[in-house]
Amino acid sequence: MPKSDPPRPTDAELEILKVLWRRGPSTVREVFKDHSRSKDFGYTTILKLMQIMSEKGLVVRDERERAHVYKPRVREEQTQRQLVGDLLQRAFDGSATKLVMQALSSEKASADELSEIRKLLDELEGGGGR
Amino acid sequence: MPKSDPPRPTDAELEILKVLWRRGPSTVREVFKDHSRSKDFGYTTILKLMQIMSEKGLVVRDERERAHVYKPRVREEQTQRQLVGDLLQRAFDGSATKLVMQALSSEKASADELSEIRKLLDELEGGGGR
DNA sequence: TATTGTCAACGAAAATCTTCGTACTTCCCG
DNA sequence: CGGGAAGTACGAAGATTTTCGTTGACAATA
Repeated sequence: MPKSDPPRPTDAELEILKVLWRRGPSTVREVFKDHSRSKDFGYTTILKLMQIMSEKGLVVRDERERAHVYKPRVREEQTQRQLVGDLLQRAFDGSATKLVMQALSSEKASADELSEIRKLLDELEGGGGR
Repeated sequence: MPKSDPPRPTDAELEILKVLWRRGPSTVREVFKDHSRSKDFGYTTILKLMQIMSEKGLVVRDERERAHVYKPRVREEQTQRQLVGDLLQRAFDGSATKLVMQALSSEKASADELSEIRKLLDELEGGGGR
């Protein structure tokens, strides 16, 4: 009965969430089929993970049908923000600048990406630094 | 004797690394003193963690003195890059743009920070995308 | 030499995460 | 009604992470 914010998902849990975000509400079998194209987990492994995620409040389960339907409890962007914010505190002492710099230098960003980020900067700056 | 890159540090390990990066090479007791101001771990907990980190190759141990001296094996920026790159793959499908956007919107960045990022963009773009 | 304090090593417990095997339930089809 | 197929639930094992208690080595000193 976790009413509050769900905890940070583990690596395996995040992979399942990604399937759910992409597919929308799904049964265990659907996630299994989808997910097993890349990784190699057994059906019951996925099932157990999703049961635990339900206990933790990471997903919501609809038991009306025989094959229960799971859906994410929070949106992808929200989880991404949680993970970034978490890393920001844990590894960067809250300095978003340092994090962004490492992100841009660790992966080569395409020219398109760079100009998109530039646009974002314009918005943040122009929008009146708040 | 791990010759290759050290693994991703866990949460507790990262906290110890941060102390080492800040203080420079230190003994277990020094890390314990420093760290226990905020968190509340026992001395042997820190010791054990640092021993494990040594096995994993996250730190290097100098045993010449009775009180062994530990120092980080990799620089802070390198670990930060590792963590960001890891998150990038795990949660953002490698899209640095999305990550940067979440980072900037999750924490308010100051005008100074924004202009610093803009400068970085100039470098990356001007430097001949490569 | 006996005492006291500092330190690393060892082992183990507790918690969490990951992975499945097995069993029980339900539904459909003959 | 009697299977088989498709589901979930249960429990447990292995791996990893986090936490300490205990022990033994060593060093300074009284």
